[in-house]
Amino acid sequence: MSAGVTIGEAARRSGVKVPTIRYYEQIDLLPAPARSEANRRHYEAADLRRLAFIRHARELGFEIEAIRTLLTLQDNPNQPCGTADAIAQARLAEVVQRIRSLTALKIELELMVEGCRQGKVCECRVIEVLSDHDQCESPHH
Amino acid sequence: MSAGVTIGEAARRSGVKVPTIRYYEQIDLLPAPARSEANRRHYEAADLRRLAFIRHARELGFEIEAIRTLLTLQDNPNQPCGTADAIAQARLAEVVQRIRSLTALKIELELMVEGCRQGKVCECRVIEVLSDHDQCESPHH
DNA sequence: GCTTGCTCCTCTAGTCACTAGAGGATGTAG
DNA sequence: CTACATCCTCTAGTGACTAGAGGAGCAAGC
Repeated sequence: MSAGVTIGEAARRSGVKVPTIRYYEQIDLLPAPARSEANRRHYEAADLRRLAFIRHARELGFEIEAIRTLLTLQDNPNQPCGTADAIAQARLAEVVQRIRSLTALKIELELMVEGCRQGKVCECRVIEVLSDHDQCESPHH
Repeated sequence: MSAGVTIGEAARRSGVKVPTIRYYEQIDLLPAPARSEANRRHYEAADLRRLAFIRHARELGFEIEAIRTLLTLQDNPNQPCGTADAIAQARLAEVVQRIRSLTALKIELELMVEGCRQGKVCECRVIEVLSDHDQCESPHH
């Protein structure tokens, strides 16, 4: 019989910080674990798996509410997985869009930085471009 | 002598929403404008330029504090522009990094979505990959 | 036993950049 | 004169944590 690990150990193993673990418990994303006599949380393997799942999903940029849904799906594996797929696809669309706009933005910033001759502010391209959107390559950001 | 425009008109011209304009005033990013007899704000051309500058910088992802610095520089154009350049370069580096990690993420999501055969949750790649980071292409997100 | 220092507990408040809503005054068009 | 839009101030909420206060427990070394 394993006694489970402390919150600090769970944090080390999952890569989720201690206060964040407590926060996840508070918002009912993670079930409240058993407590020791001295009122300390201790986590079992199932909790650690759930925590790893959450962390991985957060790294992939899923919002907490999306993760809540995904966890519910995981807990009820007998249903069709259309919902999980839809969530992942929506996230993929967001990411693609975000990459597009960041790439446009990168071009603007590169032009700015290149144009700056390290002179005085009054002739600085950075300030100038920021003042006047018409100087941008792509007008759509 | 122009009487200036209302906050609604300023919002329309700058693309910054009315409550956001008031918020910028509150945090001293935008100077408090003159008021009409009925206590309404009215904005002059200089205010509108400043607002456009702020909006453009926000679109490019600069933080409020960075914009505050950039505005101070703009107000004192006789200084060397190294600071403005440094801010833009830092932002550029962030953007490059963000694009890199989003691209890695896009690959994971595509694999997930492709792998999902629209069956039941118990055989869904989306859930499975989220549960087990080792199944990812790049372990570094 | 005693001290030192780490980890744990709860609770509240702060972060960023807004956004929403209440409750009321003023302006404008028909 | 009556809608209705716009304006005002103020407070509180958002998401996903993060920081800090104030206190208790535990393990190791002396």
